[in-house]
Amino acid sequence: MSTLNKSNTPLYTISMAAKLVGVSVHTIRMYEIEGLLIPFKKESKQRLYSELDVERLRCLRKVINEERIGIEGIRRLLALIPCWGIVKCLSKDRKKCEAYNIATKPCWMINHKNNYCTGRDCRVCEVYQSFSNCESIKNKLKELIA
Amino acid sequence: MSTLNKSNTPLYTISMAAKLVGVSVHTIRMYEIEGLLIPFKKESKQRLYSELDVERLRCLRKVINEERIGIEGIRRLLALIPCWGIVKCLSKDRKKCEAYNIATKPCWMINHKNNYCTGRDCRVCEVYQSFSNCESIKNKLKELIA
DNA sequence: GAAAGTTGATAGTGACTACTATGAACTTTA
DNA sequence: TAAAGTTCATAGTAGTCACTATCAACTTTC
Repeated sequence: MSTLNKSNTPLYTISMAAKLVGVSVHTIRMYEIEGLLIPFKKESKQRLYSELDVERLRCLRKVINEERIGIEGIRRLLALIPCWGIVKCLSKDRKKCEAYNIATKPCWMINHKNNYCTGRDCRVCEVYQSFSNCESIKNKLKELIA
Repeated sequence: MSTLNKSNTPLYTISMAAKLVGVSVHTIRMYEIEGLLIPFKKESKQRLYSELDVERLRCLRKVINEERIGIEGIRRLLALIPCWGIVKCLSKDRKKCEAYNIATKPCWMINHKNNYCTGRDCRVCEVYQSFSNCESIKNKLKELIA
């Protein structure tokens, strides 16, 4: 269950990841389109998944199927991760930042123009990593709010 | 749309509120059981609803039916409201506080024993009021996280 | 004291969600 | 270069979600 000893090195093809998690390939791609997951991509556009990604997929599956939160609900939860408090972007940039101003999509679903996040890889960003396991969003808030 | 000029005085019976919002009486009671709403209650146990409650009901209906977030998803979103940062309870009390430690229910669904919230009326608490209109949870986080 | 309204429970339903299956075109790898 | 694997799109489906309808018992209010 611990994510500490899980590697983030891209290892598995999508079909392998699907087998490990017990879902169809299409389902994994759907999660990606819905903004719940960012796979590593080779130059050939082939997706690769790490141990951490597999853990994340298991978490998503659990939350969607057992805990009965819909995909839209999960997206809204992810959208509440306070990215501005994590990456410490400039407060003057925030006013123009779409991710800061909407609450419907997580920041990594948004194209960042002319701000701190431009050109950064969301896959390895701490904001995205805040949801590597299942209980983590509120914990992040606890860190940030005294 | 503004909640500033909406009164929080209990005015409407449940059937009146249902008519105003356009749902059945049963639906309003369901939202209450699900923890999405706290109505005023007379000594006779009769529920009464304010303008603010009606606004909140409209918001719930919109979020559930148009934006397609399920009730469970909404509950999880409400559970992320950082109550500890709003009511400023003692940090030594937080460790034992169920509301602080779980992320599945909003704090007002939890029975508060031996802490800052014991005996306080959640209906008028600022934590509960953080979701009087539709865009407010993230705004609350923005206030609290620099 | 009767009408109107509320509570609480059960049964039933239309719509939608998350998912699988399938297939064609393309790319990588042995 | 052939086999294996991947991408992308469409069609179809089991299960469920949010809701309404209905009914009996109780309470409030005029």
